[in-house]
Amino acid sequence: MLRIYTTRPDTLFGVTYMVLAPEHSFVERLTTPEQKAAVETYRKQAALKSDLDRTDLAKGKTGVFTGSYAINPVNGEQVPIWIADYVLISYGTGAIMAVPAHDERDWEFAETFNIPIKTVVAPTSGADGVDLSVAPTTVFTELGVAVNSGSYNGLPTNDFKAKISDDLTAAGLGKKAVNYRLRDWLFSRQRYWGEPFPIWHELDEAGNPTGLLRVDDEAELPVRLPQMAEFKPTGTPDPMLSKAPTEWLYKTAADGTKLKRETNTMPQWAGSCWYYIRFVDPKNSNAFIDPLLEKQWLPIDLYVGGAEHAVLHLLYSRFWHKVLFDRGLVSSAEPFRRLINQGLILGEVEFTGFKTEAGEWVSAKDVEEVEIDNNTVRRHSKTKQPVVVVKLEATQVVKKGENFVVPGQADIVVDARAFKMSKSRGNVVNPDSVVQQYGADSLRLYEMFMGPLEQVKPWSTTGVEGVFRFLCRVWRMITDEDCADQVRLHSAVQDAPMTAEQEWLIHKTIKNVTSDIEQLGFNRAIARMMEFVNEANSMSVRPKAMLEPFVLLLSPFAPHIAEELWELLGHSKSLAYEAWPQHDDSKLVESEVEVPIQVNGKLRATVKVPTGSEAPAIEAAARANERVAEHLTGKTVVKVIYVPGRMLSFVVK
RNA sequence: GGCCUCGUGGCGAAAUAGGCAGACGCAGCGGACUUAAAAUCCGCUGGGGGUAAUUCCCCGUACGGGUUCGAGUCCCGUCGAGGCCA
Repeated sequence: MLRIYTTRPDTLFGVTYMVLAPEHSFVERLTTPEQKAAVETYRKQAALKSDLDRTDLAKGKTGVFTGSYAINPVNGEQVPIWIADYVLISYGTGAIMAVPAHDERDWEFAETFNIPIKTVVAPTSGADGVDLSVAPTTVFTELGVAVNSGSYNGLPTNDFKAKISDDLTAAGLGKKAVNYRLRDWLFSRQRYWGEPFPIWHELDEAGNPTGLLRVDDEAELPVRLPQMAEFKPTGTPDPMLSKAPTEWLYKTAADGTKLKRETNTMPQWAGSCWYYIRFVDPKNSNAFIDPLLEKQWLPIDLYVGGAEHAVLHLLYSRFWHKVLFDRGLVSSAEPFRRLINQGLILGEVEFTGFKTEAGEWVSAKDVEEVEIDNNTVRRHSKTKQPVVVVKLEATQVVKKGENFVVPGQADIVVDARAFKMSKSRGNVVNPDSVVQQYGADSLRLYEMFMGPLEQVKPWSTTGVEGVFRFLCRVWRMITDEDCADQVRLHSAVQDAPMTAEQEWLIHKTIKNVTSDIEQLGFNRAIARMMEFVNEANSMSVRPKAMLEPFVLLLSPFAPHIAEELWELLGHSKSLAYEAWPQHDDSKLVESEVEVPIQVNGKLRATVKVPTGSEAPAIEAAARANERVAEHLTGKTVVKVIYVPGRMLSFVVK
């Protein structure tokens, strides 16, 4: 009996052959003497391919007939048994029933080897019109209605699945099962750079693995990578470590058994997926983490990572952490409280126009990209004439409606977009050169100022200049730039007490920057600091009491310049030890507030009223306003809506 | 194909819980300083219209509907872009 796993039991009547993975244990038993040579050759070839080669990349289908036949339990039909490498031993049972009419891979295989194709599912719309006497001309993988399936004819696919599952269970021929597959199919890699597994394979007299495994003693851990001179791929699926020096690769156990090391290595996630635990207590040689420190610092509050990266890293981190939690070694089931996928930073925006070879403009809307002989070719979608790419500067294009166009030719659309940075495109911005030209503070500040953390955004070097100029203004706000060789405080910076406006400004800034940081709105926090500096720079007296909290606010964004300024303001210790500034709500109270006045939802005026005014007083002030009165004359006020501190609205008819 | 995210000025963006759309920065224009340029400083800068002038009027957040006194924000649909997965 051959066991198979299928998600389409409704197609059992359409089985015209079976396939075993070349490694399947039944292959030897099922191969007839005439087919033995062909089968063995094929198994050797298949062994040289990786799982990936055998599935995703496989263009043509290969296989060999074993010479044996199987009996289909639903209808007693005999079908040939083949071996083929498109069936993987690692998935399901390593054997499949093949239904070429309703599975693409089976279809390709059957076409290649002239195996019959039998329709058993018809599209719902054309169930009556299917001619079952001729072979179908295309594969049909959708759901439909059963045909050619004995007593099940006419059943919709899903009903059929349920019914035949029950029937097979009752007859003892099968059972319903849900199979789960880990997205990352193997916890091993064939690369050199990775942690070796502390695993040994037992060998028999002839040097072949017996299938039994042993593990390294704890005293022998960690297993270190061997020194190797040659790092070229082996040319077979065998990992690089299979060519390691024999003294590393083999040993004889105390009981005389010959052992060979596992030669796969762990994926990079294996090591990095628990570093956050070790970081808490990196020098501990007794335990991987002190339980008290673990409770104090973990779990991690915020995990920031790119979406692709985070898929596997999170998978393993959470898996590892769960294992440690189940064994009582950490106190939280999950390692991270919150996940943020930061947005990709793209290259600068590029404008691309297209011209015919004769030099005439072609609109980007009329350009299509096609693959010819593995080359990407751009051509006119109607005339099929090839077009050439013309790189344009921002000054060479104009905005027209939704598109950018060539000046004076409104119908010639120019492609405008930013691309993922890549060496081949040549749009890579090297952070080192940005640091060299503008400084690390500017780079850091710009990246935070670009926009929301999670959003994709294009790089702009002029934008870096903008934040660089801001830092220059901060510098000149506090230092006297006239004596360049000896930096000292600006004469406007004094030990004077703050005015009420200055107190209002700094407390407002502290409040806004703090809440923006808490919401990870770094771009907004920086905008608030820019507003502060724009104000402060026009003051002839700038009290230290106003500047010091500002420098502390700036420090997480531009730590280097902030430390310098902190020292200039008369401090000998790093600002890293200072407490975060606190705002005082009492300094933010104003004597008058402006209240917007709406009529039927449209803003018509703003009125100034004393702080704390109640609705009737504000309504009276609003009615007294000339413009509001204008919009109320001749109308009936149906309702007055007052949102405290927000606005007052008249609903009129 | 499935799931998810996002469409706001010339550009990056802001708008707390449905309540003044465009803060802040870039680019651009005008001016001051300068023999000149750079740097810096000041002013203007969504579109259209009006006024001697203003705190004036109309339109405007991809498109089409809806809910609401009021919608960039909520609901339904369409189109477009991007990401992840297959």
